[in-house]
Order: sequence, then C-alpha cells, then structure tokens
Amino acid sequence: MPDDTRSRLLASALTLLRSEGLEAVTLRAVGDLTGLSRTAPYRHFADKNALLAALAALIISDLTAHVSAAVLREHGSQARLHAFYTSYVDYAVTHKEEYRLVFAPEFLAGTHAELEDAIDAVMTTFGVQPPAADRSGSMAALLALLCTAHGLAELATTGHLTHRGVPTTAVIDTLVTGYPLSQNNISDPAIP
Amino acid sequence: MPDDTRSRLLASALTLLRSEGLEAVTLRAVGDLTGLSRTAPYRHFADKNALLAALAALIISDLTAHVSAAVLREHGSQARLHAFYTSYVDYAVTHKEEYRLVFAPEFLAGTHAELEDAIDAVMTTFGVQPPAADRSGSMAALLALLCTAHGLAELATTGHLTHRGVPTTAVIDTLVTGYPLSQNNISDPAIP
DNA sequence: CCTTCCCGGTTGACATCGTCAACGTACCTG
DNA sequence: CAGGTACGTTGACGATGTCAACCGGGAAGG
Repeated sequence: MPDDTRSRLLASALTLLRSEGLEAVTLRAVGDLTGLSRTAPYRHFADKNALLAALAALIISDLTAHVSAAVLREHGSQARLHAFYTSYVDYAVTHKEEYRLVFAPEFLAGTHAELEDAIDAVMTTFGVQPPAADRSGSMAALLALLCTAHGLAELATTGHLTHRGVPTTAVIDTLVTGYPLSQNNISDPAIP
Repeated sequence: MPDDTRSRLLASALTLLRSEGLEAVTLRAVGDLTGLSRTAPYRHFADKNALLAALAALIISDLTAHVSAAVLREHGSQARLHAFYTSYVDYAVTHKEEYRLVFAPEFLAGTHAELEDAIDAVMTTFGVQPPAADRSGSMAALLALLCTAHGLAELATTGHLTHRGVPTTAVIDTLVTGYPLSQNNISDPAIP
C-alpha cells in the first residue's frame, strides 16, 4: 500500500464532508483529522481542488455502483427507467453533500474525466456502446436521460421539489410514463 | 428613488458576476466598484448571502422573461416545449455565471421564495393554475419539465454535454420528440 | 562508511475574505 | 437647540488557501 496517507487524507475529507458539509472540508481540518498538520495535503495533492476532485471521483464510483445495482435488479425498460431515476435521486438525497460536491462547478473546470467515466458506466449498464459517430442518436438519448436525472436530483436535494407539495416520486412517475406535454395535457396560455 | 445605493450595489455585483465570475463577487469588490468602501453593503444587506439572494432574484426575473417571450412566440405544444428548452438552455449558456448563482445551494437555504416565483411564472406561461390539491398531476408534470430543463442547463453550462461530442440541440430534440426508452430504443444490458 | 539527494512532513508568514465594533457625519424631528 | 437615526468609514479579528523555508530519514552512489 504505497499511498497510505493519501487514502487517509481522502477518508478524512469524506468524513468531514458527510458530517459537516462541503464548507467544513478545509485543508486544515483534513490535516487535523488525519493526525497530520495543516499543509500535509500539499504533499499528496496539488491544491484543495485536486483533493476535492479525487474525492469526487470516489463518490462518482459509489453513485454509479448504487444506480447500476438498482437498475440491473429490474427487468424491462420501464421498470429499469423507474429504478434508474429512483435510485439516482435516492442516492443524491441520502448523500446530499457528496452529490453536491460531485457537481460543484468551481473546481471541476477541466476535470471532466470522472463524469465522463460515470456516463460511460451508465451507458454500459444500459448496454449502449461507447461513443461512436453513428451512435450519436443513442448518445443524445442517454444524455437526455442523465440531464433529467441530474435536474431531478438537484431540485430534490435542495428541497425545491417537496416544497411545492409534490412528492418526488410523483414527478418520477410522470417522467417514466411519458411526457404529458406531448399528450397535450397542458393547455394554451391563459395570458394573451 | 429611495434605495439608490442599494440598486447601485446590486448593479456592481452583477457587473462583477458577469465579468469575473461568482468568486469575484466579494463584498469589498462590490463596495469598491460602487465607489464606496468595503463594508458599505452591510448598510443595505444583512450579509453577503442576502446581497447574492437579491441579485439572484433579479436574474430569475430576467430568465423567466426571456423564456416566457420565447415560448409565447411559438404555437402548439411541441413547438412551445422546444422553445422552452432551447431558450432556457440558451439563457443559461449565455449567462453562465448568473445561472450558476441562481442555483448555488450554499446561500439559497431557506430562501426558496424567488425560485417558487419563477416556477409560478413558468406555470402561468403554460396556462396552468397555481398549486391546488387537485392539480397535483399538472404540478408534477411542470416540475418534471423544470427538472429536465435545469439538468439540461447545468450539464450544458459546465460543458458536460458538448464534451461528449453531442450538440445540445440534439439532446433537446430527443427530449421533445419523446423518451426513446419507452420506445425500447435502449437494449437490455450487454453485461450480465 | 560517508555524502548527496529527495520524499514526506512541519512551522511561519502572507493576502484575502466575511464580519463585527466603534466611530463619524449629516439630516430630520421634537 | 437636542437627540436620534440612517448611512458610511476605518480598525481589527479569525478563518482560510497557499507559499517559502526548514528538517529528518532513508535510498543511491561513490
């Protein structure tokens, strides 16, 4: 085990993230909790963002594993779609701060690699081939799926959904059974 | 014009946000740019979060105006749905930092009022009545719509979409024409 | 065995930031 | 005229990210 302290630093950061939130993850706190001193992380990560990016990568793996397991447990497109949304949102809500970190834009600049891997993992789960030029249709479909799941998760974790008095599950059901708009459920504007 | 300096402070903050990004919006910088001193914002806002929340409210108004105009310009559910997604994402991509501020979760805690208003504005645009118990179905549909738009915007502004080699418009087209998953476009997993 | 170098770690220091306390100044009110 | 209040300023404090300088120990090489 070569990079032992590096793993311990990441573990401390994860502990802090879970227990006290993203803003509590400070380099000094990470060093303290690991039993080292403030600038110790600088021996293993270029800067704070590098540490957080590494942590985000771990979390993404966990998230994809959670979702993949839930999806594979079901059979049939509809059931799997439902499982996908449900497990995705469930993970985000259960691990609010972790999910928040994964999509925190401030330090993700240029480090899209992890998310790309996550998307690849989802695609593999659904049996879609890796990006190929002639497959752009499927790619768009998958990205549309991810967009919806992500928006769902974001609005669910920040409470914007439940604050409307509508349970998240109802929204998911709506998404799974199809877009009501294409069925003309929504009338024309009442406002001229 | 009673609260003149307050407006000027907000204008300065908006300028900073647009030109140098969210992290450049510091109370000191806002004070400087307004021609006042560092702690001047404290005479008009409780703290930094209050200032940012007020700014976010302005931006939300602008966003909803942009989207509403684009939607009302079209006729028919499908065209309007397309206009909704396109204008929403267009605004987010064109005003990356502003959109980022609107959904920055750190200071939004408890201040959902503006977003609620934004949702109400969208609902009005589509002619849906304000939240009523028997209307929860429509509510869920609208929230599903917003979820998708938000996820789309987030992934588009952070470059996760285009980095996959798939143009955002293709994803939108997929969403408008309907969920491919419910049409069994996606095969069963190739992995056991 | 001795020298040299580097890896992992530490402390000290600095700039920046949000925030509070104390102060000052004008203007309005009684 | 006296007093208060709204607005604004400066000073200071603690927290934070980051850098520079320092240090010990072990590996490398003679």
